[in-house]
Amino acid sequence: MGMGAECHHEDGAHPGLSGGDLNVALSQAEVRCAQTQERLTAPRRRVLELLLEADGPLKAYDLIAAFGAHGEAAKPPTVYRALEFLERLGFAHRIESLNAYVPCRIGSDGHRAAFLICDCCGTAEEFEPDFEAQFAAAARSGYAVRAVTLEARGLCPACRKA
Amino acid sequence: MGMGAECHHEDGAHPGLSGGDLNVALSQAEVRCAQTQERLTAPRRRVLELLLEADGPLKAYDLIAAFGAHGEAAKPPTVYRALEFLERLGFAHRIESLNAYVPCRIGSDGHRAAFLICDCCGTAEEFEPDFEAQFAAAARSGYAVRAVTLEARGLCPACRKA
DNA sequence: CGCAGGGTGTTATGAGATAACATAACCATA
DNA sequence: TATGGTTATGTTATCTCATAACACCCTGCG
Repeated sequence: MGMGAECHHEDGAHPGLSGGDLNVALSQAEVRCAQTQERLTAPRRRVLELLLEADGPLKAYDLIAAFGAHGEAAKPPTVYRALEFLERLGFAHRIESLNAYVPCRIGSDGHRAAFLICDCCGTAEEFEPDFEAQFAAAARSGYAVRAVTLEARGLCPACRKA
Repeated sequence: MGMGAECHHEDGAHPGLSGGDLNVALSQAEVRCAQTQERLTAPRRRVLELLLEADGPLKAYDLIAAFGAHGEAAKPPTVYRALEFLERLGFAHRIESLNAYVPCRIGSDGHRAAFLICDCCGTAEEFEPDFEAQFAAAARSGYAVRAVTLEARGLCPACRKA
């Protein structure tokens, strides 16, 4: 399950949460939902939990397969709807070039996400890009930018050395 | 066929080539292939032609449907292979957030492509981004960036006004 | 010639995502 | 607490996007 595993390296960057860390993260999500009158319902919470537990980006059908507590799969719309919600609230991001999803690793709200993706071990490191300069020209010529996807593919430090 | 048409505006930015302009563009592609020992075979040339003729990004299955001269469709692998070739040589780009393809509008070779995509009229304006600052930090920490996807979604000047 | 490599044709299937409709939970307010 | 609007879920079916696998062909070259 999950991505990566194309090389012998550990999925170093984000080992996936468990136990207390996981509960803390889920509770924080509950709080943020409560603040905005949104509901972290069971399927939404379950999908977020799966994303947080994972070591790297997960495909939608990984989530569908892992959804049930005892090995039963979910129906696709269940998971896609939950992902839509999680993306809308900034709890998760879709990585276009992988057709995969990650939990948001950046605390700040309403940020713009960008990723450094390792083609060897499959990890996706989130960072907060600075687009001011990039789109200043576009804005001047009348473009209204609403959302930006920035994904860099390459090798992470660990895989590069090997 | 094609994308866009979600609003009443013209697909202003790139009206699609025809006649002499189209032939010139195809000939230039021939030349660049010859220089690198690559072959612009019939299906490859045909897919490039369809991309150049279009007013905006085309889906793979748009290309498949339009491939035959008399309305017959191509088989999917025919078009996907041609697209793979055209991308490899920089004659075309895939737009991840649309699952669609455009001909390269920038002359320079080996450039990095980025797009301003209008969610209203569907046009995709290509530009050459400057990532130096963006990935300087990544490079310093040992990341080796090989390819970058940058796609901005929003409204083009024309659609914004309406 | 003969064969190696790259390209194409074809069938089939895998992977990713959504439409449409019925049912149920939430919650404001009369 | 009934009523009705809104939001979310369950379920079936289907749609879109993309590739595996294998046979055949063409082209260049020893």
